[in-house]
Amino acid sequence: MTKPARSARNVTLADVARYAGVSSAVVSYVVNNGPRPVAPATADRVREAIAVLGYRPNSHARALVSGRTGILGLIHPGTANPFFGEYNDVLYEIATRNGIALLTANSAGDPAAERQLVEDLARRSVDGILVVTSMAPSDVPHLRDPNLPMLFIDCPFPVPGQRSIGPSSVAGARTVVEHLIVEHGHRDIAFLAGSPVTEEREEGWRQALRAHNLPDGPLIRTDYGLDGGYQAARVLLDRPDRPRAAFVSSDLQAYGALHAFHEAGLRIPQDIAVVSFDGTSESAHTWPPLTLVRQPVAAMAEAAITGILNDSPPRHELFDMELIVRRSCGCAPGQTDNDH
Amino acid sequence: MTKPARSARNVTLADVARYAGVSSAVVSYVVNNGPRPVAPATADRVREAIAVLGYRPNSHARALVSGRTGILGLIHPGTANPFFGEYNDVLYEIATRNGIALLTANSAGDPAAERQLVEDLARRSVDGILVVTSMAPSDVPHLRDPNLPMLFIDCPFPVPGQRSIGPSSVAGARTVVEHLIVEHGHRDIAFLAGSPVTEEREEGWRQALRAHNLPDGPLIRTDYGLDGGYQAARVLLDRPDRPRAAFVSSDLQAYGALHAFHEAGLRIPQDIAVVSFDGTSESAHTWPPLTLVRQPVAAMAEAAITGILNDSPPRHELFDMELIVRRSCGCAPGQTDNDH
DNA sequence: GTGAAAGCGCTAACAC
DNA sequence: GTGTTAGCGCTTTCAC
Repeated sequence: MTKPARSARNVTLADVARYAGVSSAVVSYVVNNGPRPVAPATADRVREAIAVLGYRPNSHARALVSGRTGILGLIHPGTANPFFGEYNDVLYEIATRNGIALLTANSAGDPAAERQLVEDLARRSVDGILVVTSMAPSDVPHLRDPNLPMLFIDCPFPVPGQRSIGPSSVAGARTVVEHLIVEHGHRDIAFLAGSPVTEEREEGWRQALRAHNLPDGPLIRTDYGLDGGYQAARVLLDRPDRPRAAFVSSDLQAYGALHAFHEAGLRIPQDIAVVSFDGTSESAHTWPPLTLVRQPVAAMAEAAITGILNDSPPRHELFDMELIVRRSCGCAPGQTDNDH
Repeated sequence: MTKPARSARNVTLADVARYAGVSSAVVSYVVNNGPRPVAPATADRVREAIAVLGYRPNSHARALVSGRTGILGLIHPGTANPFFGEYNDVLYEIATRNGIALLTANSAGDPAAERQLVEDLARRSVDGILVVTSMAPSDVPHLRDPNLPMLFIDCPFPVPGQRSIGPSSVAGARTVVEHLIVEHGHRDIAFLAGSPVTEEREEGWRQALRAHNLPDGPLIRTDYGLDGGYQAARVLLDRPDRPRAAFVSSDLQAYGALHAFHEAGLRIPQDIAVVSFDGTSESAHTWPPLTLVRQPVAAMAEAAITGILNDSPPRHELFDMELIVRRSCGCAPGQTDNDH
């Protein structure tokens, strides 16, 4: 790109106006369907000129004068995690359907990078920013940019003065742990926690145990990813009091944990039952397929895009999670209504 | 976004100039480090004014006059496929490091959508477009946009008159199939093919078999995804001549196939060996971990970004794939130097 | 219903 | 080394 992106001078609105024998204002009215009316015959002439000349509006000129760009920023920890990969796709689909584009930035889960990226996106004059924050709840409020709408997505906690959307993690975690207790009679259930921020999932696990008068099971804390799950499971395996069931704080960790359990020669769910949290599509094809609570990604994404577009007031909106029963908890095949 | 993104009128370059007591040109020179020199003392005054006023350049005004935006378009089939999820992350990281942003668009593997997205991105005046095409080789050349640089990534075939980058799929596929033949003595190896476009992988499989005077094994064609792999494996299981080894054309399909094999009670690799193509990180944590050929994603991404930025000449550049030996082929644990 | 014209904020000649 | 200024392509107010 040594030279301007488009070398041969481009067709401008003025060219179209000249060709159609009208003023540039009229061309603008036609292109934007307003704000003033145009006689049908004139409009047709303009449209023909546009087609003949191959005119394409320059989005930067438009943004410069209108102050809006039709682009939203999106900050997330990366699509290597299939959960965000799928979330990302849904967000793109909904955004595209609304005629807006997404400028994505990857924080890799680093709070400092996240702060920097907000700055970068602001500099690129996006209309607003959607962020999957990796910050601790107490730091998040400081992230705001003066007069740039922000909305926190996949955020389990409220952010003072800001809008946020997330799954009801406490209830979700509690639901899947209670499934283990009520349906399968487990009394000793470990929690393989991911960092950062899975407080809500931990809280749900605790609530389930307490509601049934069970003692807290072992809690192993590692990171969110595949290797984190693998390591956590190894730690669990080394303990003398190895429980017969484990709640893992993300699908990705669960994949790692399944690997470790298989490698150790354990049968799942007979020797150890495993349930998780997220609901990525791979979870239906692990061995055994994972029982879990699913985040309602489509609904959350829809709410995020419309929320930021409409400048909705600050509030924390929670979406119910769905229990998906498959084999890893001990349920038999066929017992489940839907496993894909 | 009822109103302009930034309500309170923004600090402009002119404001900075006024505050610093210099002309707007000087401010521009300072901000851009050129193209004309500025006296150090003056530059300091300007920088201070920028800091005090909180000035941020308007990227659209800049793009309007300079003709460049610092944004590249990226079209791919979606990050729900972890392979593209990981590829996407790498691309973003390299782009960010080069100070450029990526406007991503999701084709969902649909050629018609792909064509539309090129149009959309062009309208948004990106500086160039990176595309993971889902089109048949014969259609791809028609995708080009007048005076908008394009570069095809993860593209196994050459595109006349365009630049393209891809893995050497034929050699890669051949390598992993030959591993099955040479190291494990398999003589009957199925190919679970994904559509669209896995001709090169199929060709590699054929070459390996022929090089060792083996007959073609069964070929089952489904789609690229998890369910495709699952279905393909079920089809294979129903055949009387079920082979003892299978080469699967993508990791994602391999996950689905593993599921089907486990569900049928087969032991892997004893009853059926499985190898695949891609090398996503999950593949190290399936059960058993997958032997496969890995696409050199980082190198390809680097070449893509620098290639499109430097307006390199049309050519098809292939990158060697790497054989990763794990357990699913029949190799014993510990026999491999690295399995993560 | 249409046209003229004033900017939006910035870059880069060009003059001094 | 610094200032003046002419646009970049578009939207929109204001006349007519």
